[in-house]
Amino acid sequence: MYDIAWIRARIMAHVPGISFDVSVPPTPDLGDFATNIAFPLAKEQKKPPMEVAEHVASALRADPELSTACASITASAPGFINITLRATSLYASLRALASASRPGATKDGKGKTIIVEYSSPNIAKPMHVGHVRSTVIGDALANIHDFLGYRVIRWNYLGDWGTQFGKLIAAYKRWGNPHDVRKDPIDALVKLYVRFHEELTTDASLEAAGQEEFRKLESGDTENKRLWQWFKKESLRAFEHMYAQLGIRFSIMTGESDLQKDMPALVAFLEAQGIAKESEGALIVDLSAQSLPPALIRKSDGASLYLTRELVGLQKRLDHHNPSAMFYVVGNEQSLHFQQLFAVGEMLGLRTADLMHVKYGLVLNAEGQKLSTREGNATPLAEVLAEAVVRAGAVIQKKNPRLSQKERARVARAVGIGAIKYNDLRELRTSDIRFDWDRMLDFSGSSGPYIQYTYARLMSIARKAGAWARLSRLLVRPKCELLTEPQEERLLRHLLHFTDAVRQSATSRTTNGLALYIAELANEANRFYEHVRILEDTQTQRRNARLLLIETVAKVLKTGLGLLGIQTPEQI
RNA sequence: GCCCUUGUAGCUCAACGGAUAGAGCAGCGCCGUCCUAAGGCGUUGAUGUGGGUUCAAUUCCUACCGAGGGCACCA
Repeated sequence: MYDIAWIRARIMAHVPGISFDVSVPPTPDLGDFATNIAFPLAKEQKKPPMEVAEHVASALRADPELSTACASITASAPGFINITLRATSLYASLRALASASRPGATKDGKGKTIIVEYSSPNIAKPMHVGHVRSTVIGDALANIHDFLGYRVIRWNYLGDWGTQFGKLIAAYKRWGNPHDVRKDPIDALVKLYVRFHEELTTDASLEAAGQEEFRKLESGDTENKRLWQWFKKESLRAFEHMYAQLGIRFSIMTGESDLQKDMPALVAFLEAQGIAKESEGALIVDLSAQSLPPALIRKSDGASLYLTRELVGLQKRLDHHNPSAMFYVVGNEQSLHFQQLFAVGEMLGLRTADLMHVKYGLVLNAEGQKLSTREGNATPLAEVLAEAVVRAGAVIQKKNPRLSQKERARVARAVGIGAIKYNDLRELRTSDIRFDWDRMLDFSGSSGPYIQYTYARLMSIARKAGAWARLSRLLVRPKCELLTEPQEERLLRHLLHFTDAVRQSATSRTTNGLALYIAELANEANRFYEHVRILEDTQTQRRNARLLLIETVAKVLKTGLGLLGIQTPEQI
């Protein structure tokens, strides 16, 4: 099978010393793809660029294997070489994808473990639309690496410790009652949390009260520990429900609280090594050499901090799992925290893995401001999911009334959730995004449902072709060489780039490239669908080849959406 | 003030330093005896500003202007 990666490797092996890159995706007028040559060499050789391009093109033509794969290799412009794949290689790659059980999967990451930390919600707060990003992006990145042969640990690191729980306990002791919490735990806890911050504006002593409750919790106070356990249990139940709806599972779910017992040792070590020192009553690590603000390790009242727990967590993960890389899929707002974490980690010799803050932009409200549970302007995630499913259900009812009620509910869930996931994954993760109902639940154009719909249409053809068509294919072999319509060629060319798109996503740890690739594939599939009739094609060899093509495209769409964590119903 | 992110079409977003800057939505004009019109075809329309590096800059550097976030006991 010829693919872009193969061609690239081949060219690189063939013209050593020339730096270049295979860059331009297929454009029908220019051949299948082009390479471009960087110019430093041209300068050294004092040759005009066009001449270098021609020189390289002729060197490539001299390679017999490349000549077999390519119909033409020509210098087309200063710095550019156009390469046109031979049609036979397109057909070869179609056959390879058609017969693969996991089309496009690789073993790139064989023997390597990576940890992806994502979602990581805070106990006692409901998940809101902002949490979609970490959860959905992290899940997709985990899927992608798994597909590329890595051993992937999906880690949900719950925010279940810290001063905020002291505040919550303080609030509960003042205004809470067991009845309300039992009735609607998350709602009751959030109300307490919000009230605490409201009252804080008039009663500054609450701050100290909250800190004191946390200090007590951390030093083992029975009453506080009981309350904390209760709040946590209730919150977890709500989270589980959310993850079930999103179809997301984790390998490991731990909380900050699990790291308590290992903290004193780390703190002692930091002090003994002279890495940490006292300052204003607190224990800090001075990072002025790295041009960073000091990192706080221990509060002046002796209680621990986020960073302390993260350091312990980091150390333990490296010890137990020996990953080659660790991705923290956490919002951009925590950039400083991770800079500090990595800097102190460096001092402790904890950089044995590639540690990466895979940051993403915030979800802002319609006015462009940060969402805040505390201020009550964050739309709860549950509400968004519910609305998405309702809207999807309405469209499906209109579109395909024959679907049974049960089936419709199932499809509506897949489509509604798919719309929300895709909407997020299509965007470059570093940009802030504005929360917009209509945009999030847009089912047309470049959207999750559009791709799901395309899949369903293709599968519908395959179904209608029926069992006898599969039998017929055994008797009359599909003849891929008959796929010569422009729409067929474009679809074939696009199909070829799937693995490349997945690899690109992994390398950049972004999802938008893959999301775009799948949308484009769906696009080409729809063009094909509109222009080429399949079922009434009387030429059996070609008809069977076309069936093979759409089944393969459908398979790649399903695989690709699967990597993004999106389901593909067979009928919509 | 410093740090992170960001500025591309009316709107929401793309574009390993490469060719004529791509999509979707909205607008305008088409396509229904036909495999699911959530579709297809056509069309209008854009790189915040000034320098610099480069054969080549939306991309890199720099200054300015604008937006969001963060910056010692929250996570």
